[in-house]
Amino acid sequence: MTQPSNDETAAGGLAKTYSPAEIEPRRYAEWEKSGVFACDPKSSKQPYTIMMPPPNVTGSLHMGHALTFTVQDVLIRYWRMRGRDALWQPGTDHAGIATQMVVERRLAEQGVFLDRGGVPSGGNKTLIGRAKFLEEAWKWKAESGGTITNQLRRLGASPDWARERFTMDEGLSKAVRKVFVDLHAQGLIYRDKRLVNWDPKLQTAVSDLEVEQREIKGNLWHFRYPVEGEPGRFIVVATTRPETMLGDTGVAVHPDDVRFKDLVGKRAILPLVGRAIPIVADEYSDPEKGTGAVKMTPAHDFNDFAVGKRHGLAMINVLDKDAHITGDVPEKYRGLERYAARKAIVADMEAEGFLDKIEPHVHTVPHGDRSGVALEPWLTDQWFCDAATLAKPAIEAVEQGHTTFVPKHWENTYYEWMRNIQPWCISRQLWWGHRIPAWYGPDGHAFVAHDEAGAQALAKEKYGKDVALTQDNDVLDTWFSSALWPFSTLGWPEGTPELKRYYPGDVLVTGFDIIFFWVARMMMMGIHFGNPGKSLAERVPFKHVYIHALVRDERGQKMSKSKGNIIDPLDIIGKYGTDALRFTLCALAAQGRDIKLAPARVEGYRNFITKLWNAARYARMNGAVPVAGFDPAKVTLTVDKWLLGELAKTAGAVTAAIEAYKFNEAADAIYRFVWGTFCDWYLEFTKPLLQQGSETEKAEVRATTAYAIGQCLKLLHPLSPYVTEELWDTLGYRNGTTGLIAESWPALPGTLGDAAAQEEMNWVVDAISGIRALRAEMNVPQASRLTLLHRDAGKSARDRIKRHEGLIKTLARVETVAAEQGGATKGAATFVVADATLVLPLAGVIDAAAERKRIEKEVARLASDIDKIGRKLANADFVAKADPEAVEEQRIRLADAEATRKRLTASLALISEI
RNA sequence: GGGCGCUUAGCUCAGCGGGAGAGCACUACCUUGACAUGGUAGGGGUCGCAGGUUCAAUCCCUGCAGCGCCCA
Repeated sequence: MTQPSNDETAAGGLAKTYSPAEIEPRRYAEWEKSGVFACDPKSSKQPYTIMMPPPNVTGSLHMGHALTFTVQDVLIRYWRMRGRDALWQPGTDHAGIATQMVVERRLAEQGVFLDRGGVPSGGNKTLIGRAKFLEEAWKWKAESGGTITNQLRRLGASPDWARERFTMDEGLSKAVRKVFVDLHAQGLIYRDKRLVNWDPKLQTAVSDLEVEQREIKGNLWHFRYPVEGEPGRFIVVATTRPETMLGDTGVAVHPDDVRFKDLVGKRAILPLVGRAIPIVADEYSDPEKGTGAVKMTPAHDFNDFAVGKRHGLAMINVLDKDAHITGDVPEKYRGLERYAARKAIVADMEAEGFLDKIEPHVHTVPHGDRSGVALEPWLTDQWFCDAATLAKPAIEAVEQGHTTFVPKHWENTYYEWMRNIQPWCISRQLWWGHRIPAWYGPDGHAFVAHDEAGAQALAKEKYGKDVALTQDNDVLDTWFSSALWPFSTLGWPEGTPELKRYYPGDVLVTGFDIIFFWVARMMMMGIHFGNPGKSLAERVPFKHVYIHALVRDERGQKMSKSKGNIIDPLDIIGKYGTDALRFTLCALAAQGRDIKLAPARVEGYRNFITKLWNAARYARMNGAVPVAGFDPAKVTLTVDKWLLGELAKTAGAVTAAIEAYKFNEAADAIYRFVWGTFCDWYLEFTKPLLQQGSETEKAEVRATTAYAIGQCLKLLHPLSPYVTEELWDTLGYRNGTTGLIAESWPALPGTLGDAAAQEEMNWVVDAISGIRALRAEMNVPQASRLTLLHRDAGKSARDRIKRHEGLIKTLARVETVAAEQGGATKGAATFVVADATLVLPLAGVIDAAAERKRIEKEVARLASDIDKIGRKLANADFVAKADPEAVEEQRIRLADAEATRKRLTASLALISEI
C-alpha cells in the first residue's frame, strides 16, 4: 500500500516543498504585467529613486551583478512598500572597448577585419569600414542585448522596465553631445597633444584608470654614453627599456650628486644614433637607483616628459601605433617590433662596447586592463576633460555631507582620487561609441557643435564661405556617457517632469572598484549639469552611495574564468531558487567585508525558505486563515501576547536594518524569528490549544498564527520576493489585484511587547528545554512518558506550571505533573528554573555517580560566576563609577546564580539517597 | 613607500566596553499528522601577540606580526 507522500489535499493545495522553478516565472510575469514596477510622475507620494548602474549590454549576469541588483531590489521593494513612489531606472551600457572587442573577434572568426590596421597577413580576408562595422555591432547588440535584462528578471528585479534606456539611445546621445559642446564652450574640454596611455593592441588611448600595473621580471641595462669632447669619458645610465634610447634627448642626474656635478651642462653623444644630448640636473633622478644617471625619453615616458618640459628637452617619437620603431632613427631599426628592437639595440650596444652591465630587475609595467598588453606612453592629439575643475564641487559636496558614503571610510578613497585627479583623456580610437561632435576645417581647425550643420555655420563664420568639413574619427570614453546617466535617463536636457521629480536620486549602489570610474564622474557631471541654479545639495546626483562587497569564492579568491572558480548565479537559481540566492547574498552582505560565497550557504538558506513554506502549509491545514480586522493589541492568551511582542521587535529590527543598509542584520532578524521563535516554539506551543482548547482559544490562535505569517511574508518580501508573493496569494492574504509587492510595510505598535508574557514564556521554554536535556543525557527513550515533580516551588513557578501544564506535557513528553510529596524522591534527576527545582524520578535509569558529577559541574560553574560577580560588586570603584543599571544587573545575576546554586546544592545532598 | 581593511568554534562569519554567538560541518538519539531541505540534545573558542586607557577590554588607543585590497 502506498500513502501519498505529498498530500496536497490536506494542506489545502500546498505541496510539501516549495518549487521555485514553477512559481518564479509565473509570479514575475504577473508583476511585470500589473504595472507595479512603474513609477508615477503624477503621484503625490514622495519619490524614491535608484539609478541602476547599467550593465554591459552584451554582458551576462555574474555573481557581482546578483549581489548589487539584489541589494537595489531590496531597497526598491522596501521603499515601495513604505508608500514611496519608487523609480528604479534600468538600462544598459554600450561598453565601448569591451563590445568593440567582442564584435571584432566575432568578425575575425569569419575572416572579416576592420580597415584600421592590425590585419593579420595571409589567407582570405575582407576589410570593412566604419559604417559596415557599426551595422555589425548593432546587429550583435540586437542579438545579445536582451540577455542580461532577462537574467535580471530571473533575479526578481523590479525596475521600471518601460523606462529602460541604452547609453547610445537618441536621447542619451543628444545629452552626450550637449555636455561635450557646453564643456568645450566653457573651456573644460579641450584638444591637446600630450602623452597618453596607448594600447598598441586595441590601437586606442585609454584613461589612467584602465591601466593595470603589473610586476615584471626584467633587467636594468647599464649603457655607457660618451661625454662630448672628453674622449674616453662616459656617463653610465641605467634603463629598463633599451629600445627607447633611439628617442633619448637628454640625461638627468640629481643636482646634489657629486659624482656628476661637473657633467651638468655638458652633452653626451647618443650611441648608435650620434645625437648630442644635454646632461641636466633634476631632482627626479634618484642617486640611489641604478647608476644615478637616467636617460631621458620625453616622448615615451611620463616622468621623462615632465623632466623634458622643465629643461626644454626635445621630444622625439620613435614608435608607431603598433609599437614598431619609426621616425628619424637609423635605418636598420625602422619597422622593428618593440621587443625585437630591444634585442637588436642591446646586441649592438654590446658590440660597440657601450654595454656596461645587465642586472636582473623587477619593475612595474603598465598594461591595458582589457587587452593585457604592455601600454606605451605615446604622444598624440586627444580630447581632454578638465577633471580638476569639475572635481572641486564634487569634493565639497561630500565634505559638506550632501552625499554620504556607506560605509563611511570609502569617502577617503574618493577624496584621495578626486584631490589628485589628472586631466581625463576622453577620446578613444574606436568606432563603437558616441562619435565626438567636432568637425575639422581644411586647416585642421576644430568646430565643436551639436551636429554637422552647426559646425558648418561656425566654419562659415570663420572662413567666410562654406568649406568641406570632416568629423573627428574618435568616440568618447564609455564613462563619459555613463557619467550623465542619473539625469540623461530622465530626459535631460529637456526640463521633463521626471527630471524635476526624480533628480537627485536617493542612493547609488555599487562596488568599490567603481568609485573612481563612475561615482566620481557622476558626481562631477551631475553637479555641473543635473540641476542648474540650485544649491549643491540639490545638484548632487544621489544622497547616499552604498558601497557593497566583492563576491569571492569560498576560499576568498576573486572569481575568474582563468581560475575556473566562477559560481554562476543562474546555476544557483536553478538549483536552489532565486529567493534562496537573494537571501544568502543579503545574509552575507556585512558592511566592510567581502563575501565568500559557498553553495552550502545557499543550501542552508534554501532550507529556511522551505521551513517558512511548511509553516504556512501547517497553518493552512489548521484553518489559520487571515481574519479581517484582526487587532494584535487585543489578544488575550499569554502565548499570543508573547509571539506578537517578539514579532513587533523583529519588525523593528528588520526595518532599522534595511534603512541602515545592514542587510545581514535584516536577514538575521527575520530568520531568527521565523525559525527560532515562530516555528520552534509558537507553533509547538499552540498545537495542544488547537487540539484541546476552547473554541475561543482556537479562534484566537488561528487568527494570531495567520496574522504573524502575513507579517513575516511582508518583512521577508524585499529579500525573497517570490515565495512570499506565492504564499500571500495562495493563503488568502491578497485582497484586490495588486499582491504583496504593493502591500504596505508592517507598522506594529511598539506597545505589543508584554514583559510579563515574555518572562513567562521564556520560563516555559527553560523548563521544557531542561527536561529535554535531562532525558537526552539519561538516554530516556523518546516513547516513555515521565512524571515531573516540582520541589520548593514559589507561587510564580506554581502558577506557571499550572497554566502551561499541557504544553510541558506535550513538548517534554511528560505524563503527569505534581508537587513532590513526602520528602525527596529517590532516584531522581533535578534541575533548576526560576523559583523552582524540577525533579524527574528516573529510578532504575539514573546513574547516581553520573548525576552527582553533572550537578557538581554545574555548581562549580555557578560558584565561579558568583565569585566573579561578587568581586565585581565588592569593588567600591565599580559600584561608584559604573552605570547604576549595570550594577543592578550584576546584583540580579548574582542573586539568580546564588538561588540556583542553593537549590542544586540541596539536590546534591539528596543524591546519596538514590 | 602612502592609505584602507581583516585576524573570534574545524570552515564561513556576526557581535563590539559589563554574562563568548549564528550558519555549515561534527557526535548521539528520533520517520512524533507542517517540515528528514526536518526534530531533540551535545562536543568544540586563553576572541592574532604585546603594552596602554578604564572600576571593567574580544570590543577603545598604541606598537608588532600575518593576510588582503587600493594608490604611488
